[in-house]
Amino acid sequence: MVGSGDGVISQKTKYALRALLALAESDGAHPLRIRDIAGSRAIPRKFLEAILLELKAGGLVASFRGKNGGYVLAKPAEEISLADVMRRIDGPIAPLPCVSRRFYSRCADCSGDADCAFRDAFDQAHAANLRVLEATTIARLCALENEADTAQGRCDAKAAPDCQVSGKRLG
Amino acid sequence: MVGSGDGVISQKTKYALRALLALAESDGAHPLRIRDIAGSRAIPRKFLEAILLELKAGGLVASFRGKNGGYVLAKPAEEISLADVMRRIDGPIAPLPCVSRRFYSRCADCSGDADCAFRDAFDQAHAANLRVLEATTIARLCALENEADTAQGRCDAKAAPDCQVSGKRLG
DNA sequence: TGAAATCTCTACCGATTTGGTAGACAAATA
DNA sequence: TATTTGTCTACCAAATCGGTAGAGATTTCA
Repeated sequence: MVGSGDGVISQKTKYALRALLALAESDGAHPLRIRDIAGSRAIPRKFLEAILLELKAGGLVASFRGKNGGYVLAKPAEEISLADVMRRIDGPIAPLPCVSRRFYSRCADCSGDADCAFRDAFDQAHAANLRVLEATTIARLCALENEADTAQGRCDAKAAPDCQVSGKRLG
Repeated sequence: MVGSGDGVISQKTKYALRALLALAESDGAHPLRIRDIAGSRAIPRKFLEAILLELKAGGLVASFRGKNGGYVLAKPAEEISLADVMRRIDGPIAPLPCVSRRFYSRCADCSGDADCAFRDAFDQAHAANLRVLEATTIARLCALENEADTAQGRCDAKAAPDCQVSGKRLG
C-alpha cells in the first residue's frame, strides 16, 4: 500500500520533539521526570526513556538521577534546531549519502552509471529543505505552540483550510 | 546504528529513475525490453519488472507485448518530474500527512498536543523541497547525464570536492 | 546505614517494509 | 503453433519501526 503515507517523520522524532518542547516550556529550575513528560505529552514511557538517552548522547539534554532527578535541556532552546533533532534520532536527513553535509559518503553504486545525474537535483532539493530545518529552533516551536494555545481553538483551527479531510486526493 | 545512512531515496526509486533515463535516451522508435534495461543499467531484472508495472499504472510509461515488445515513455521526458516518480514509487513525499499536497490527511494524534507546532515548519521545509523536485524533469536529468559523459571523467569527477571520502564527518 | 526514587542498560518482540526471486500465464508476432 | 515478450500471484530473508521487560547503577533523604 504505497499511498497510506505516515510521511517521513518517524514517530520517534515526533516524540523527541514533544519531549524537548516540554523541557523548553518548564522553568528549567527543576528537572522533569521521564514519567511526567510521558504522561503530559502522551508518549509511551519506556520508549521515551530510550529517546531521551539518545538526545542525551547527542548533547541536547542532560539528566540527573535519584530523587529530584530528571531531564533538562543541555543548551538554550534557541540553539536546538529541528535538523539537530532529526539527525540525532533518525540519522542523516540527506536523500542520498553523497549529498549529505554531515554524513557524506560515496554512493555505493554511483560509479559509471546514471545515479550521478540525480545527485545535483537531490542536492538542491536537500539544501532547500535543510535551510528551513536548520533555521527552525525548539524555541520557535515553543512560541508557535503558545500562540496557538492562547488564541485557543488549538491545533485544529490551523489545519490547512483548502485541504479536504475525507479520503485521499490523488490530483 | 543511526548514521549509516542510505538516505531517504529508496533503491526502488533509484532503479525507476535509471530505467526512465534509459527510456528517455533511447530513440523511442523501438520499445526497450526489460531485460536490456536491466542489463545496461545494472538493475535486478525481476525487480525491474515490478517497478515498470508501477510506472505503467502511474501513466509514466507504456508497454507492448510479444516479439518486438518492450517499454517506452508514455509522455515527453519534459513532462515527467522527479516528484512524479518518487510519489509513484514510494508514496507521499510530505514529512507529515497533514502537510501533503496530494495525499492530505489529518495526523492521527495531532489534536490537543504539541504536534501542531511542528506542522508549520515542516510545511515550509516540504514546500521548499518540493519546488525543486517538481521542477526537475527526466529530460533535464538526461541532459545532465550526457553533459557529464561527454566531459568524460563520468560521475566521480563531479563528486563534491569539499567532501572527504574517508569515513564520516560528524561536524 | 539503609530504602526509595530516579535514570541506565541489555535484551527481547511482533508487525511492517524493503529488496528481492520463482514460476505460471497472457498476448503478440512470425 | 512456437516463440517472444510483458503480466500476475506468491513467496522470502533481512532490516527497521514502535515498543516492552526487567535488572542495575546513582543519588537523595531519613
